[in-house]
Amino acid sequence: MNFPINASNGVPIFDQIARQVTFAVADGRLKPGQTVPSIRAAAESLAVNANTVARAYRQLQSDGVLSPIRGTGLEVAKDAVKACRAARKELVRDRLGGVVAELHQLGVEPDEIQSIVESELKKLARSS
Amino acid sequence: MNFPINASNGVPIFDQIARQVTFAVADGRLKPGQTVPSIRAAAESLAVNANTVARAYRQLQSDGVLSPIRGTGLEVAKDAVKACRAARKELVRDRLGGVVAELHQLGVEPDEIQSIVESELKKLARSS
Amino acid sequence: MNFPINASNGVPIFDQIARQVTFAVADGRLKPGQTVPSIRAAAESLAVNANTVARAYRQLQSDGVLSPIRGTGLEVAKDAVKACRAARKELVRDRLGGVVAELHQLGVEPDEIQSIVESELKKLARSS
Amino acid sequence: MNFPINASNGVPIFDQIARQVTFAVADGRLKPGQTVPSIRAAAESLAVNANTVARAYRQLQSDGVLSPIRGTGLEVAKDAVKACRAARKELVRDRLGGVVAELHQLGVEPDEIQSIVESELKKLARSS
DNA sequence: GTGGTCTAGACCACG
DNA sequence: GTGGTCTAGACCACC
Repeated sequence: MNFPINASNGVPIFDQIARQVTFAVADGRLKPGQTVPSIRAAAESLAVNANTVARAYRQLQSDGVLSPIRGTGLEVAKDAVKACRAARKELVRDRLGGVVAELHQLGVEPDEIQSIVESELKKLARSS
Repeated sequence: MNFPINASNGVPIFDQIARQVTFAVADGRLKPGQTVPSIRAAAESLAVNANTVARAYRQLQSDGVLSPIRGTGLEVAKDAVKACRAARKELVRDRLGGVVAELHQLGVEPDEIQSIVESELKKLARSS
Repeated sequence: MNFPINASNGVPIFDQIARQVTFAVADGRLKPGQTVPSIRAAAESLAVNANTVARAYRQLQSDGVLSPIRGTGLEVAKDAVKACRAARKELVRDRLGGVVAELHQLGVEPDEIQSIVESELKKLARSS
Repeated sequence: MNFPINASNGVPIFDQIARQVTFAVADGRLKPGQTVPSIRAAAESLAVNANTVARAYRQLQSDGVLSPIRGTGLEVAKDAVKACRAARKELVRDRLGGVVAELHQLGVEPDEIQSIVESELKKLARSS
């Protein structure tokens, strides 16, 4: 549970947290039955307000990713992996599809889009 | 000035309008000296609040894309083309770069990103 | 949108609000396309914090009961009625079923349960 | 002292335990002077935290249902039966009355409530 | 004006 | 210790 929070991203913080958990479950970094850090602990380690983490966890509960253990904390639900993989896939498609459609509608050519994606990926590869 | 407005896009409506104008200038569909539709006319044809069009035009003025002609309306500024081409380029890079970076941070592999972009582009090509 | 809030009910306030809206839609007191009171207005009229109303409305959005109109407010979704009727039915069954099962498990006889329900209903009928 | 604990019931576990004891005394399944299982034994047989059992027993003591015997444990108090019968009655009325009032306030008709109670009771009768 | 997010801090019940 | 709810108030973007 250590990942960067980008506060000026447009993406709400609680959503970033929820996504990280979802993707971690999808990737097997978090396994069913494992407990996630407590709200307060996560809030401290992410330097974020506890309510923000609580909201992320609440959303994950309503998504069926986390389930509460009374008085103990929250654990990854047994059948969360499949849902997380689907959610991951859907998120990736939605984000990319949305931008691609937006640019397409603006008249940007497919070739241009692909070449820029490629160059952005290379840029990231270099910096990491 | 006929293009679809997507109200549930996340992208602000005024931004969609401003972009369409900017891209039209960059592509030569709108030429310097040409006048854009009046705020009211545009609002009606786009089925949008007039204030929203006004805000888009205001932003385009501050970007140097449009300039006012007293008592007549707004025309495309004479030196707007270069700025619009740059803006177009920057916008495309920003939008794609942002999403790519976001997904990369979530652990999505470059290959997956590129293949999905490709499939989304094909999907658009089919539907148009 | 005038209904009593029972703060010491065990039922969270935001849930009471969400239920009232859901039931109003199910009953036809709120119709699709109609806008609900603004968060701030509802908060004032219910003597409740605005965040609490916001949470109720947020939940209703994720349930598909409300949909946002940018800069204007929230309206009852077009296809909300069916979902609200189903939700109403499910809620009633859940609440009654839960208590009945709980009492049954504790050894209370069906006859006793029914007769008490009847007497409670009569009590309510008299007081209203 | 063998009954199921429902951890995802909304009803606190310690309350479930206390109720079971109270109802057993009211029904004569537990008689005054009889000792209840030790906290540890009960905790093990119910698969529950010992603190939880302790809390239930503590509440039962303050209700006058259990009384301590030095060095031995807890026994059912001699005059507990009457109190337990009253508590049983009150609990049943409270639980049913609360739900009925809640649904009534939401606009559910008495007939609907009664018919659903009936169907839920039948469902339970079939499954037992 | 509208909703949305975030922060801060208090209070409660449960284990 | 855990999560849950509620309040209060600030800031933002959009229409």
